[in-house]
Amino acid sequence: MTSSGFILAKQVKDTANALQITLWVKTNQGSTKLVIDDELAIFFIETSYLPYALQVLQKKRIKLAKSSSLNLKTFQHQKVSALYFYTLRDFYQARDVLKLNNIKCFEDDIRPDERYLMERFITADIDYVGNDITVNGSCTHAVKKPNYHALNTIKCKSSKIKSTVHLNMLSLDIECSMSGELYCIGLYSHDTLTQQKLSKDKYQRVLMIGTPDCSDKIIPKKCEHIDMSWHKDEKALLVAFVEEIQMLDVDIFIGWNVINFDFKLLQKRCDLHHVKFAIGRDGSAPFWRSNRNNSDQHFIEIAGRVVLDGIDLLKSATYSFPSFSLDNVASTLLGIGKKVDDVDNRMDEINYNFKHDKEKLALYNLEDCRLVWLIFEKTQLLEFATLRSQLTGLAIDKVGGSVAAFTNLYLPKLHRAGYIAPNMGDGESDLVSPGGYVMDSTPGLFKNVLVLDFKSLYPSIIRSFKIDPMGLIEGLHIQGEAEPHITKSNKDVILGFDGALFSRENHFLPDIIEKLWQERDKAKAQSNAALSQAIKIIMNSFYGVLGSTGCRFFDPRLSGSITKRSHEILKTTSKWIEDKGFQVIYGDTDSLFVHVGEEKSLKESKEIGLELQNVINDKWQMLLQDKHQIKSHLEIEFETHFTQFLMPTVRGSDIGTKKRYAGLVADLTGKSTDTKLIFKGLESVRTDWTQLAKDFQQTLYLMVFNKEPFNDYIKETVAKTLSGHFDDKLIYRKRIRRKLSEYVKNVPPHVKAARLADDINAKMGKPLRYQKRGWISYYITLNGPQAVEHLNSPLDYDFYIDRQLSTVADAILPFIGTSFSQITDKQLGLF
DNA sequence: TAGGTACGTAAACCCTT
DNA sequence: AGGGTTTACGTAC
Repeated sequence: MTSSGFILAKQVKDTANALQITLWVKTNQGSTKLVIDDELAIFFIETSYLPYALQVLQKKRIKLAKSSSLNLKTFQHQKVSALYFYTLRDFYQARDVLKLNNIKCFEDDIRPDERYLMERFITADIDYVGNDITVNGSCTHAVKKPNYHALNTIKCKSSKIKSTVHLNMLSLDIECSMSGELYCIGLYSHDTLTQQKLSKDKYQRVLMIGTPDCSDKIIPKKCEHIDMSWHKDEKALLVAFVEEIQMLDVDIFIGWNVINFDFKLLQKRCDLHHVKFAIGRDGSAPFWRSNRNNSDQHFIEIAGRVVLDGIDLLKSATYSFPSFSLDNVASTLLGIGKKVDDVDNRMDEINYNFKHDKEKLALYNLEDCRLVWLIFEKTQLLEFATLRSQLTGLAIDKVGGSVAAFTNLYLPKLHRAGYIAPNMGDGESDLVSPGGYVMDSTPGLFKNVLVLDFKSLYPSIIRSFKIDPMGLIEGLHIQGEAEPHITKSNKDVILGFDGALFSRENHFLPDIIEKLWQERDKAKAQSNAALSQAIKIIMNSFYGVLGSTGCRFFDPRLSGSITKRSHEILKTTSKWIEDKGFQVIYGDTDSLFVHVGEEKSLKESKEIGLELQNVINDKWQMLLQDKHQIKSHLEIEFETHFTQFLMPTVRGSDIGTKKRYAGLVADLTGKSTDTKLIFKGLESVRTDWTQLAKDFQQTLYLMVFNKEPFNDYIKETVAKTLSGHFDDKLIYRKRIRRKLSEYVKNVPPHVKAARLADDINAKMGKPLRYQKRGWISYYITLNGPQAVEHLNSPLDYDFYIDRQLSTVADAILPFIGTSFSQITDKQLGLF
């Protein structure tokens, strides 16, 4: 009988003399381990090299399972043969030896487990049958009773329906001393993790070192609802933790930097105490994989379970925060009050509580677990990760992976069309493809500026113009066979740029995008934000990978045929709008800013916007049909109406800026007369400007937009700044992107502050805080930049007035015939 | 455990004087 | 001291 499930993890390893692929699958019946034996590892070489290659392998005594010449060819139209191996070891050895002998191997970087699923079009949803081999003996002593099924002799295929299997999450957080001695481990979940019926609806538990009566004072009853378990020392704590996890049906651990902090530390402490960190479903300890580029960063594999880090996942889902500290993200997303962000104090408090108030420490510990849980719920992170996995075949815990996603979807289709994939670097050339087109802007203070946006422009170009790696090869081939000296007979091909020709019929990417597009429309209709977002990211990444030398399908003719077409589209559309008598004041990549006239009403503006939208879409339909005989999937949308709009000049010039503007946005639905103040690129949205400048900019611009008097506000702000009233808003915060010692060529202010601060830290015997990248908050004082925690000089108020207030004000005031110095009557910078 | 380019600004740096 | 150039950061899309 066929079962269905969701693939949590995949793995391949050598057994004695064969490959073994393991899939951990979560089903409605629980966790299942699928064991696939006797698969072969495979790569390709050009058939003309086959005899030589066989000779080389034989000489080196590398065992070949078989070889076969195939009905497949390279992008250069050379026939290829496949070489099969029994083990990964042979596979890698053969690859290296052949390369040494200048025999090019193809697709030799595809792991057998990936290929196995890929060629069956299995992403994450799988249907399978197999023999149940679940036996108690197959489990180690740590597992009393197997909590999973094991199957072998697997037959499987892609599941037609998206799995709705529930994945159980457990939020985990540890507290420890500065030197890494564990204090406690917090666990939190809303899922049903045990067979026993829980009395409460939540599982929340803190494993703590010590005894409840060690406290100096009478224990308050405040944490009765927390399930505390007490352990005599670190070793006992770890043993209890492992036992606890074995009791729980956990699919996914979640946390905050949880792999490279919490799990790494737990592993280290287990090693120290010779405790087996047996948290796998089969009682195995995690397998750690190191990052080739970054020795500090590691990846963890736990049998039958997965670890998802909240920070990584938010970043994948394109969330962006000035700081990804749990406090900051929780307060931004959940509106939960911030705790003090003083590293020294926080550590002191944890140390103190561990000695004197363990219940309080437990509460803190559990609160962090809860925050992570709530962030995952609020942002639908698990749904996002699950869907990405279902759409692309990427492991649910994979970070990044745009190239891998593309490969997963594209490679099997390519094979069925008779091609094997090119190698990385094959598409490289001297050609460079540009990015988006950014128009010169017209500076000024405007009323009624409409923004028209092409929706998913790059994907829509791929769809319309059939941009596709194989389509390019076929297109060039068709043209070559026809009449090499007569180009541009575009009966069978669509013209790209830089000599690119695309097959009208043979391609995959346009269809992959079309399918995703439909899925996204469905998701939007169902208001499924996580799904819609996941799809948008995947669609947009396709252009990116085609323009990335890290992708085997890289070819500047592909990316250039997308971006150069987008230039043409934006310029042509702009001209059409100007022909209708409207001024286009700016445009960036896929947007156009249209000034429709100072005296237009909301209704009139909206009508113009919709009219333009419809006319432009129709015109593109006609033009693409006419010129290229293709159907246009381009879609421009009237998206925003700025009732007031500022396009500033480049500082100290008359030229309009790019990527910096502000305005008041009207509610397009007409349900409300409220307007929203928007800033793009300007100081208000930059994390490296002071709160003073941001507040000042928001208030002042609003006053100007609303035609309110502002002289007094400006004067008052200056006065209050000078009087010290705004001292807490004068902090600069900036990232230290490199190691502190690597700033050699010049030393920016934030690095000066950081070096000074760590010098002081060193003298005081405190740990250094800024050596290895990070963030710094600092003031500008009369003695230069100083970190907030070591401030010992008076603040340089003139500096703040000149560099923060005056700069912000003078971006807008000249447009209404005044200036900061005129109003404040201060001649700054002339002392 | 490989998506991209375009752009503005501040301040340091470097060279000439 | 002054002006041009480079470096560093953060952002738009």
